[in-house]
Amino acid sequence: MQDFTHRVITLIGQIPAGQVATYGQIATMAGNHRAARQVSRVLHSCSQKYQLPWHRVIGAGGRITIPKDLPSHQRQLKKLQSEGIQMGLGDTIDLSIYQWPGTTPDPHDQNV
DNA sequence: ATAGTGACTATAG
DNA sequence: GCTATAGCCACTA
Repeated sequence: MQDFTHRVITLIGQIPAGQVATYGQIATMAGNHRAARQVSRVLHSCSQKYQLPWHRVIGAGGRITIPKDLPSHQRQLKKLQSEGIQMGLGDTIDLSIYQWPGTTPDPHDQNV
């Protein structure tokens, strides 16, 4: 079992609804901040098999890096909006609000 | 083992 | 803001 791939799958599977993560971010969590490309590959390879919420995975800066040619791109926007995520012009997501892990709900040591 | 590839990222013009 | 180029890594043939 490929560690990196497995990690990516696990990480993506842990992304809560209403939040998003960037390829680079996931790659970093997986251990290689330069393997962002592989993250995309994992999505292709495992999104179907593992039912991963690939639509919660976006490019850097909250920009959707998916070719608009793909129907998936359109579907992603719809999914994200359906989860309560709003975007600016076109398809830019406000990472300062939706990036995961954003404001992790800590009922124990919450400060702000 | 080698070569090719990609739903990326950062930098430069 | 967009296009072009380079870097970088894991998977596939």
